[in-house]
Formats: sequence, structure tokens, C-alpha cells
Amino acid sequence: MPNALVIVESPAKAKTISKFLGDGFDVRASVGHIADLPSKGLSVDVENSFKPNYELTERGEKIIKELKALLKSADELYLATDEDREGEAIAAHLMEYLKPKVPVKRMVFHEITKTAISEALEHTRDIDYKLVDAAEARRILDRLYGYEVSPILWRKVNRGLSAGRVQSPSIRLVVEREEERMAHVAAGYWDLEATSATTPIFTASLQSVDGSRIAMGKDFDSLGIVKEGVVVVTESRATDLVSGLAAKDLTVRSVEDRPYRKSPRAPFMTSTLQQEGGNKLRITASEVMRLAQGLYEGGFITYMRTDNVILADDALTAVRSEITGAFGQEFLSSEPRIYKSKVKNAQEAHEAIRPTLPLRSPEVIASDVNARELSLYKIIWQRTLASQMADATGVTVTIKLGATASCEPPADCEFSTSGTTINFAGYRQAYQEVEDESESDEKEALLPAMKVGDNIQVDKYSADGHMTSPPARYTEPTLVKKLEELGIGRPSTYAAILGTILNRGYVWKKGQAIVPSWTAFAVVRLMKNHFTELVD
DNA sequence: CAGTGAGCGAGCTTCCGCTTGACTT
Repeated sequence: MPNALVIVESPAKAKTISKFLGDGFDVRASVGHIADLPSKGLSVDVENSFKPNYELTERGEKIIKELKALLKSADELYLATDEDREGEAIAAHLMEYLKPKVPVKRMVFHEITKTAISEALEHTRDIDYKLVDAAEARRILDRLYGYEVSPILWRKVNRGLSAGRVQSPSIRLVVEREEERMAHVAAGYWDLEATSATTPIFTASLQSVDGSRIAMGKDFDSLGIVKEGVVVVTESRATDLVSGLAAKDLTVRSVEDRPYRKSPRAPFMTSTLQQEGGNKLRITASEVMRLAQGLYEGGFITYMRTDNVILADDALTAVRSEITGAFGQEFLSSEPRIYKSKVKNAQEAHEAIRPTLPLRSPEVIASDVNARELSLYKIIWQRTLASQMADATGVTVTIKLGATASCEPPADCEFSTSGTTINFAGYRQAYQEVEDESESDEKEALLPAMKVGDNIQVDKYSADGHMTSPPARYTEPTLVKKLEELGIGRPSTYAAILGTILNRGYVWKKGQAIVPSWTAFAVVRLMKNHFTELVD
């Protein structure tokens, strides 16, 4: 019987793994980092090849004391912190402060299942000091940036301000979006819509006049200048066309059928869960994380701070059989779908955020969690199932119709309408995505049967004036998305970034929108002028 | 001599990423 001490990062994880390992293994948690640079002073010896002066944190001291005591009666030590940069550093720090006299093994696993754990137990390795160096270098750079630049802001702008590798580029994004909005010149344009007198009713919008495409919002640049080869319909032109078309039929000129097919999105990772929590449930990123933490500790979902979208093999099998049972064989994707993380510098120490095994539907756990946790669990459940389901398929029909407006001179007007009919819901049976504005053209609309040459009666033609609008301000979900794309921040910090820039008075929230303060403008300007590379 | 004020020095602010749990609103 072994008598081993196993150290992981999270207490909840320790509890689960303890069950798999059984007697002879004492599983404990480091509860995150145990050592850090003290907050007072730079604590980096700039003269001496940037040697960091790490110290045990207050909690680290307590933890090390406890672990040291346990180590006395152990004859083996397993360092089972996460297999990523920070996890490797935690393992190295544990070595340094525990100074174990017994054999030490580095053990890593990416899913918490019995087979994965016993596999990991048999394939231990040594600490990878290259990765440890990378983690310490990251820490040193962040300290140097933060503690050397912030004081400049105290002197030049305002006391208590801060700068950093993550927060400063974040502020820059918000400020630059605001500048685009201020520089934006609105342009006006009109469009025409025909409402049919058919059953079902449909609307068609004017596309071109005498063969020239008419301008829509997207044809204007930020200065209000319209693209070449596109004509802007003015108010008087629009009313002329409406009266010129009055009571005229439209003739069908073309009917085009295109197959429609859409695949589900990958299972959740931290950033996408925060985005969907914001979009679908209207809750903040930090609220999402609080709820997810509750679900994780209750054993309902896998780890919630991850940049990976992979499902463990047994989870994949379980999900696929759940789909067959709940929806039927035809809703299952023919091949297992394997997703890849698109995140820059993804570390992939954990798997995707998904319901734990054995799979339990939201109804089953409803009485074990509170209402808010349940609503988050529901979207995790649905998204996980959907990720292994079949494509949604259907047909998109695009119809062009024309008529001649009796103006002076007469003008040929071409209208267009389109509608998508979903024949097979596929993954949508389980999970409906929030529509991206950019894909709004695939709206589902019912059209009557039409063929080329048909005359379609029109109930009325109407003209509408529009102004181009500036790019939207960031919201919490869109900022998280942008930061992730740029590789700024980590799953454990996305939610905290907004807190930092709010607390420092760099931004404030106007409803969902994130608006920069004058301080933010001043600081971004100063940093762009003097520390260009630091805000890039 | 008491009260005032200029001048000086010391101490404070700050980073990011890994984990909870103890706070308040």
C-alpha cells in the first residue's frame, strides 16, 4: 500500500480525484499559486539578470506548513498541478518550499476520469523547467511593465492610475472604438420596400434602378462617402419612385434555390461561455464565473477556466448516445465532430466546459441547484449536445422581381426577396444560437411559390429614410471576444479585466455599453506617444 | 515669546494569473 501525497491546484478537484485514487493517496490542494512577487517594491533585481524575488504569499505560508506536516508521514510526492505554464511554476514553487526528502514525480492529466488518472499515475515525468522559466519571465515582464509605467501616470495624469500588459491594450481598444464613433460621419439614404398582396405576404426590397445597385448602409465608409458604382436614393427620388410604381405589379425575373447548411459551434470554453451568458442570459462575465464555480463544486460541470473545446473520449461517447436517445439517430452527426481551439497560445490543460458524467439533463438536477445556476447549466447542456449533432439543412430561395416606374424618364426597378426554409433542424433542435448581426441575411421567411414570368400583385410600395450608424461600442461579451482573439488575458482573468478598468475610472458602463472616460483618452494618448510598443 | 508658514522628507498608489472564501450591496 503506497502512502503518497498528491498535490493539485483546486480543492474541488482534490475531492474528486481522491475518490478515484482511493486508500494510500492523500490528495491536497495548493489553492492556486503559493508564491508571488511581494506587492511592495519592484522585487525584480534589474542589475542582476532580472532575478525575481519570490515570496510565499500569506495563504501559501499556511498551505506549505500543512503540506510539510503531511509530507513527514508520506513516502512519495506527486505534483499534479495543471499542465500549463502557471501549473508548472506552481509545481516548481512547491518543490522549492517543501524541500521534500522523498521521491517526487510530476503527474499530469487533462480529464478527471478514473482511467485518465491511473494512466497519469503510471506516466509521470520531471518538472519542465523551460516552462517554469516561461512562467517566471511572464511574471517579471508584467511586474516591470506595471510598476515602471504606472508611476509615470501618477505624475503626469492622476494619482492611483495604473498601466499593464493587459489593461492598457484593453483601454486602447475601447478608446479607439470611441474615436471611430466620434469621427464617423452619418450619411442619409432611402430605400423602397414592396409588400405583396399574396398569401403568405412577403416583402421585397429595392436592389437596383436602371441596372445600378442602390446604396445600403454598408456601402458608405466612416466619412459618409459612398462606394463607387452605387447610387444613393434621395428622399425626393424615393417618393418619385413610389408614386411612379403605385399599384403596379411586379414580374418575377429569376428564382434561385440554394441549399442551406449550418454546422453547430464547438462546446464551451471560458470565453465563449461568458459571451453566451451575456448574450442569452444577460449576465456579466463575473456572474457567469460565480455560477459556474457553484456548478463545478457541486460536481455538475467540468472545470470552468479553460481555453480548450475538446471533449474527453468517454464524454464524447456519452453525449452521442444521449443524442440518439433524446432526439433519434438522424440527429446525430455522422462522424464524431472534433473541434480545435482557435485561441492564440491556447494551453489546453483542461477539456471543454461540459456536464459531468454520468450525463444528467437539466430536469434531473433542477432540484439540486438554484434557478440561476440551472439556467447556465441549461445552455452548457444544450451547447454540448448540439456540438455532436447533425447540420441544420434547408433551402434558401432568392427571388428577383421587377417593374418600371412611370417617372420622367421611366425607371426600371428591381426588387429582391429571400427566405430560408429549414427542412431539417439538426443541432438547432437542441441549441439556438444568438444570431450574429453579420449573418442576418439568413432570416427564415415563408414565400409563396413563384416562377419566372409570374405577375405578383403588390399591396403597397413604401419608402424609408435611414442614416448610417457608427460602429457599436464594446459590450462585455464583445470585449472578451476581442481580447481572446488578440491573445490578451487568460480564462482566469477575462472577467477581472473589466473590473480593473472600471475601478480605475478608465471606463464606465452605459447599459451594456463600455464607454471610455477622459482619463482613458489621456492615458492612451500619452502611452501611444511614449510607449507605443506597450499598448500594441 | 507665541504663532505662522515655508520647506523637506517619508510613505503611499501600481502589474498579471492561479485559486477560494469572506466580505458588502
